[in-house]
Amino acid sequence: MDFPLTGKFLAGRRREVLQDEDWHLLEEAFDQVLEFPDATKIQSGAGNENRCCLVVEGFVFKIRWTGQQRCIVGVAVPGDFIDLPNYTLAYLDYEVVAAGPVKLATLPHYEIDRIAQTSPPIARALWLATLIDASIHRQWIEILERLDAPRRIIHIYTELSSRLGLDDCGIIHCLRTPFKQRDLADMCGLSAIHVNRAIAKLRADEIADIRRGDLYTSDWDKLRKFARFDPRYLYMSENILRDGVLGGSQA
Amino acid sequence: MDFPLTGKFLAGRRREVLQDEDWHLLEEAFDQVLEFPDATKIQSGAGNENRCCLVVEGFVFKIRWTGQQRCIVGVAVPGDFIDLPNYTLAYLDYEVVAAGPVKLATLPHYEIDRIAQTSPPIARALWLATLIDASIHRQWIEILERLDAPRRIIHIYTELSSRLGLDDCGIIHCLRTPFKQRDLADMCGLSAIHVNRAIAKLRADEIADIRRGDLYTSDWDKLRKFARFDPRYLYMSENILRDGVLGGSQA
DNA sequence: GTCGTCTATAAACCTATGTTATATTAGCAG
DNA sequence: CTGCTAATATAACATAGGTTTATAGACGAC
Repeated sequence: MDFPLTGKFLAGRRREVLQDEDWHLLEEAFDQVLEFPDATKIQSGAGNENRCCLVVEGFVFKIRWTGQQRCIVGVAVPGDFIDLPNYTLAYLDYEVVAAGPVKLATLPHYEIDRIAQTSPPIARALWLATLIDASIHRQWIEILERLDAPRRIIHIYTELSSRLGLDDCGIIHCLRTPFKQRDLADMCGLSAIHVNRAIAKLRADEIADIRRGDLYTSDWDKLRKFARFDPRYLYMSENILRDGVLGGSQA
Repeated sequence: MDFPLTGKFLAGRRREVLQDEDWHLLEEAFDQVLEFPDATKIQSGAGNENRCCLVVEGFVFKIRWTGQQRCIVGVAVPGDFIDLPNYTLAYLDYEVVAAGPVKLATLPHYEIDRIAQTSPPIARALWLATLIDASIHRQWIEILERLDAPRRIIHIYTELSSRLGLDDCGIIHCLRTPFKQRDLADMCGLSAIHVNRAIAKLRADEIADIRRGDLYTSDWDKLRKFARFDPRYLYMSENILRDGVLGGSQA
């Protein structure tokens, strides 16, 4: 493909989980790039797709419905697969919707079959992606169980800052997202109006200023502490893998 | 091993995901059975284990801590692996604690290496287990975001009834669990006292009678409707897999 | 049996969040 | 610029759930 995919998979970090030839194999398997405007429904849950999608630019929501109520059960960022369950399973338990304009790269299921059989490390890397998704889900469960509204909102942003790989690049004062207050509400299990109240409080207390989805702050460490954000669950560090797992020691 | 493991993996259902010889291979790899009394800490999150555990009897909690507060982010039942992330990753993002007395079967990581390399269907089945865990997590996120206290509690029980494979066996009037009200609170993101209030309301409204963790009802369908339980996210049906995935068509 | 401890129940009160209603602002088409 | 629409903001009120405190049952140790 004619876009820089390598290093994108698994959120742009953790390059060490695959060796160069495997990265190349994976990269070559993508054969399509799609762009969608805001709010497009990308996958409906029917499970009738025969391709998997990776986010290249932008954000997508994983959505479930409780009656009329929309629940956002996850957010995917560049480097994340959005529909891996669809590769193995006959049904996808969520819908995928573009959060703002988004660019995806896709590859056919039979190509995944092929490269996963050719390279066990790639098969493991796909499993790894699912393991990390599950860990992020567990963190969301935790914050929904135990944090109040302002902390939940800030936690979303601190998590995204890390997943987007922005933590290391000096102090980023602004994190831009396409999220509406309604979206934050559906992520945090709150009403849109209460999100507005919570944002007003965060502003009044000079913790953070969230305007049209963009978060402005002078002190990310303070934010992380406020929201009790501990990045270990993201497995972003260099040594997330057990010795000998993946990357060559298999043979 | 001298216990009936076959059919336990993946919650006793979905036997069709593996062929007999693969089941046998998997079964033979377990070489240890452990029993723990209530509330034993089985894994601490340090990631220094070199074995994986499968629940054979009883329940275990997956636990995280927000400061002093205990969060239960998942429950494992017979047939579930409880620490698969530990096989690939150098760190486990949750603790594992026995919920009531529990019996586990374990196998060494190097045995997983061996059988996963011998049999690609087994490697896929392990991935499948992680995919289903993630789907269950998404459901918990949904119920925490959008259901009130009584419905969250009932949802826990309806989910367990399905995962334990009790739905088909005629009308089961009682579902026994070792859960304290404190445990239900930590699963549902509530205070123990409010769980008590919600249980009292469920009793008064004649929806269900929960006593010492055991749920009594005359109408499971009513419960499922009440808690908006839709079992599809559990992937329990016969045809959860895409055509040709696993089970032999690979070669 | 008695004691002690953990669990469940209950009431009073307080706070966070939901709901309804009504501005106000930002973005955009023409 | 005007006017339309969606998003954001603010207030008043209602309610689910948290907190504190007290009491009553279970159950095990002895």
